[in-house]
Amino acid sequence: MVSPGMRPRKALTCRTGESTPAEQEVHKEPRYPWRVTDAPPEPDLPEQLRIRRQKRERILASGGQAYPVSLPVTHTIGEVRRRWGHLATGEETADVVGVAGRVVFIRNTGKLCFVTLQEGDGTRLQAMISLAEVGEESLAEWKATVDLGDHVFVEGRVISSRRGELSVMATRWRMASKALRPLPVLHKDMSEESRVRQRYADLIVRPEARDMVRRKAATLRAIRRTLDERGFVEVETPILQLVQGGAAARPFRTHMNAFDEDLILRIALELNLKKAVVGGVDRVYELGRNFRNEGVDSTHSPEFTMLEFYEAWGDQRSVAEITRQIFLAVADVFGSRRIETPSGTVDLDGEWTWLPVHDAVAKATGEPVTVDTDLDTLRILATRHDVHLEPGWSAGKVVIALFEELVEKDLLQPTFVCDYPAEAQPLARRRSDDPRLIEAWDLLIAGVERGTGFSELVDPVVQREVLTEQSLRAAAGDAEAMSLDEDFLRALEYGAPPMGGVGIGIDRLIMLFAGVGIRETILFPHVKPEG
RNA sequence: GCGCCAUUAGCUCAAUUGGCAGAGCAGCUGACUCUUAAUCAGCGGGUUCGGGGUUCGAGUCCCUGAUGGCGCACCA
Repeated sequence: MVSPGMRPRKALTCRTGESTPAEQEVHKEPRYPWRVTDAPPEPDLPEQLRIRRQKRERILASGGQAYPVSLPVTHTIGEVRRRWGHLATGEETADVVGVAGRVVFIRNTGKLCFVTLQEGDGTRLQAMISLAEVGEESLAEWKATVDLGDHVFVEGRVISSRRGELSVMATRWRMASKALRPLPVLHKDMSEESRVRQRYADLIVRPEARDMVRRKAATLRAIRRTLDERGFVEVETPILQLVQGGAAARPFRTHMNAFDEDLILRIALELNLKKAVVGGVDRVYELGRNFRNEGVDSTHSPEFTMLEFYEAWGDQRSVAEITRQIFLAVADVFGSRRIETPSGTVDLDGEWTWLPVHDAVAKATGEPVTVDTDLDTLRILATRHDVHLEPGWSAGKVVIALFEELVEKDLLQPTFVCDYPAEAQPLARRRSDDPRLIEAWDLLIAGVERGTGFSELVDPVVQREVLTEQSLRAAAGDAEAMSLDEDFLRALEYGAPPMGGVGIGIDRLIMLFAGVGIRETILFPHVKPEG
């Protein structure tokens, strides 16, 4: 948490109607003559916005400040709660504090006003403005100018009210920042759309929104700690790239004036990280933004955070274990290694099983399915289980279709699905003992893919063949349109050590633990402009 | 891309069969020195998402556009 007093400790006058000598000097000569303090408020503004603007002007016109540079804050609200939270009902102290926060509740009686101040993480503290302590003028000023949503500074003694509420009994108060727009109601959630479009307001009124920001930060810390402790080095690689690579997705396009080159925003981290491994950054990771110019729904965002890490001298098995450690570290951030999901309880402390795709399909169909099973037999199986196939699919593709339809949704507990047919991942390394299968896994938890890991392909000749073929297919056979990352292939030709690699979508990771849609995990998700 | 539903006060939502556009919170005025979403009395606040049409009359019906949600399709 942030330390108490924002900065200055010099005493300032609290009543907005008064000024310190320094302030008076400022107001002798209007320092900002262009400041329009007495222009009529826009006439078509809603009533409540108009009134708050008038209040702001009144503060300025009387020589006060609606937005002072600094205030003599001595403690955060959280610090006051921690240090004086033990006070018995009605107990008073002589300890004087200066606190500030946003007004979230206000209860004004004739000569005694109560206000609830909230600081950023949602911690609240009551302040009391009493006629006996602040005087008639300051009390009247309070009632006339302070609204819900304003930031207010209060200085006074820490006491417990007669009803046992920890409070600051003000000896003076000051406007810290006048809000011109009323707060959304605190007792009802904002509509889903408003929450996303005005996250700043959502954060003020909804605890879950505040928690999400901090939990995401804690999640990123936990991931970094897990990797750092194992000797991984965090790097940052270019987001703007000349050639897309590392995944199959439609990119965003832009242009670089200095080179007069068209660039794309990266769709994956992979290629640059592997180049780093070639250069000797043996354990490397990047945690950063990828961009994919595709559909947007409750599980897809055009801009999302991805973790990729690569371990030289590792393989799909070793990186699977690191992946498990990462998930456990994140679970601890959320406070439990058991996750309640719509389809059941996931126990991360249980065994993380390995499941070859063909075994899974054999079990689901009750038929002996292996990599040797021929296409006709598989097609019959598919028909029997109402699995839709496209003409021209190979045996491997049919097996994957059967797996996705019959098995995937039911894999509740963490499962590394492995031994995929080679058609599934043309870029992956093939198993040396059976080239029809690849050295890769998908991690499934609660029926959804959560990450994917590989024993990486490092043979530069095979890599070139595979990339060329894929690129040609992407360019629909047009060799001119083919884009190959020659720099990546050159790097591999210098020799890459054997390595394992993993990719994990961080927003989806948080969706799993928090049980929310992707737009709730992203602070400011992209939305279409308002009409 | 297709279909269904929604859009009303600052916020969250009502409004019967096409018949004076409402509530809670918030706001304004007043009362109240221990309140807890304070309470009490009174008062304001609307381009009913935009545009067009039907009708004596449209928040409501029709056409069209925008934004959002859900489902399907597509992509991975």
